[in-house]
Amino acid sequence: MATLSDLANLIFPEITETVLDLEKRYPPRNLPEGAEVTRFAPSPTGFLHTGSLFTTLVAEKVAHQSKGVFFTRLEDTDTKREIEGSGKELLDQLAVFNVVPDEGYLGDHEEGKYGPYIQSHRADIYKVVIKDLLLRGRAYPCFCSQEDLQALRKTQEENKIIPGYYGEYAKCRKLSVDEAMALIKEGKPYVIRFKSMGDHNNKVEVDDLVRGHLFLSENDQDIVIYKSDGLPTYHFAHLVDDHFMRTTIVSRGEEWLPSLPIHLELFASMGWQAPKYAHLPVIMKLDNGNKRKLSKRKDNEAAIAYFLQDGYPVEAIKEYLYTIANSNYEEWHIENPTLGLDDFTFSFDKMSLDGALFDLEKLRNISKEVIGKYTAKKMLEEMEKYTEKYDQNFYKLITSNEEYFEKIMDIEKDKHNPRKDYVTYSEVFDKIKFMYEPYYSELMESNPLPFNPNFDKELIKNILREFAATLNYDTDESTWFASLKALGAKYHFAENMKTLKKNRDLYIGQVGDVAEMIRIALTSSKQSPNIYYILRILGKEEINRRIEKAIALM
RNA sequence: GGUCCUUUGGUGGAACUGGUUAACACGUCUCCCUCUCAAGGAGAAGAGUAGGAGUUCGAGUCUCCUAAGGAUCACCA
Repeated sequence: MATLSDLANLIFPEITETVLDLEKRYPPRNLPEGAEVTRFAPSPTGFLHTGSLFTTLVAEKVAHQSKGVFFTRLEDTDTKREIEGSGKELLDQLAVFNVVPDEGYLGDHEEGKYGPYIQSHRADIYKVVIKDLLLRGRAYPCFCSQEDLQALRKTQEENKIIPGYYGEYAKCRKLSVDEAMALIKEGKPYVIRFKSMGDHNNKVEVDDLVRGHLFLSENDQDIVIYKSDGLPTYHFAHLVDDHFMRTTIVSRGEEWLPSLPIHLELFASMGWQAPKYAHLPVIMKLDNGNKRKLSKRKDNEAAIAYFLQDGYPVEAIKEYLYTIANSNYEEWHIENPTLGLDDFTFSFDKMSLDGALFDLEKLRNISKEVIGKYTAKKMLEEMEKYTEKYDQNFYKLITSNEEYFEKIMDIEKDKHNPRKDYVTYSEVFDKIKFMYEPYYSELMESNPLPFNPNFDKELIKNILREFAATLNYDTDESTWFASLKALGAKYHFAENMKTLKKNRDLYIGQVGDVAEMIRIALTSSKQSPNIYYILRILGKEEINRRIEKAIALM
């Protein structure tokens, strides 16, 4: 009669290493007390999802604030869904967010002593553990076809019993070693299943870092751990990798919560201590009045690249994600305006339990604050980076005269409440293109100039001419503005609204009306930043040219 | 359908072991400042904590029931 050992050797004849060998090869990490080891373990099936960035930010933060290790691992065991090159792309995008792994899969190479960090390169490691399970009768080959399984499921559903491959329904579990070996020798395709000893009527108490004590039903499913293509399933890879990579905290989306009992039984079956788990809420969106998970297919905000393309600063996106990660972040940030994300201490128990709705308004607000704080020099750098990638025309404009662009960005930056004009980088061009030719001419010519019809055109022209003739902005702002008032006074404009209201019959308008005329001539619009600063940037010659143009167009 | 998770204004959410008018931020509205706009300042509206019952002098906080929303039930992760 054949033994389990015969079976194990038939399946994995080439595997001679033991679990103990692996333990020696991947010894416990030598880290200070309390240091946590976390990871980002994406599968290369597409772009960086907003939800993944969220969990990754948390994982990285937890590792680094505890002086631990944050590593990356590529979970490429699903060969069918794999998208060529997306592994590298994922890592590149992470780098955009300044999330730098200490070790692991880095896109084009790997670093660290706990590798390989690409699951498809770890086949032998998985086999060692499966062989061990086989030897101890905790795993067995299963020859059931897809059709067999479907039929099983169907009858189970019809009879209203829990569907799945478990207990008495686990047909291949009952095969003798001889029978199994005979089938393998025949060349019948098979997978390897874990033999569960659990009972779903029993509850296990588990501790989740964000959810606290949880009572879950024991796993009783004989899940597949080794697929017919020779690669492990997620569950099994998680067991092996996170054990040998010495992960201490697994943070992942809450969609994994239901499979936690599987993972716990897997760890127990090897006599290994399971890591701590943190099941994070998923980010939702409101769709026809219903909350639902952000969907890769339907929602463009699911792709983090979407926000980058729209020109939200990386810092703003991170900060927004932090506000949903930790409810006390915002308060902390208000109290510590000079400190950055790195100084904040994240804690799992300040995390809310249900999925936050993605709030674009909030992101916009944060983004406006973040951009508002940037210096003109920083804006120049950021805008060059952004436009080089997404707006070549504007990029050329900026780089053709960096000093000029920087001056525009510097408008009223030094005031105690600096301007907050821009929510995203993509808005900048539209707001300042009047400072550039040919856009200024285009703006002036494409629509009738919005001068106030209450004022006679000749009057406006006269004022503009005199303004140009007496132009002097080489003073401080208030002196300049006083001269504008004086100019207005000559044409019967009050020096402010109050004076006008008091003596309606003495005046035809007030200084604001004069300012509006100049503003329109210079920018084509009734709205723009402070005229004084625009004058100083444009310079005399250009101002004269613009005034001429406006007059000609009237 | 089974199982599990969750539930405080429009949104994110605070509220220590149950204790008086349920924070704060975003958004909305009003007013002020102002050469317009963006800001900034002041203020207002908006929930009685999913619903119900119970325990208690007292409940968002404890118990039970109901409801709703979500997640998950693959040789995908």
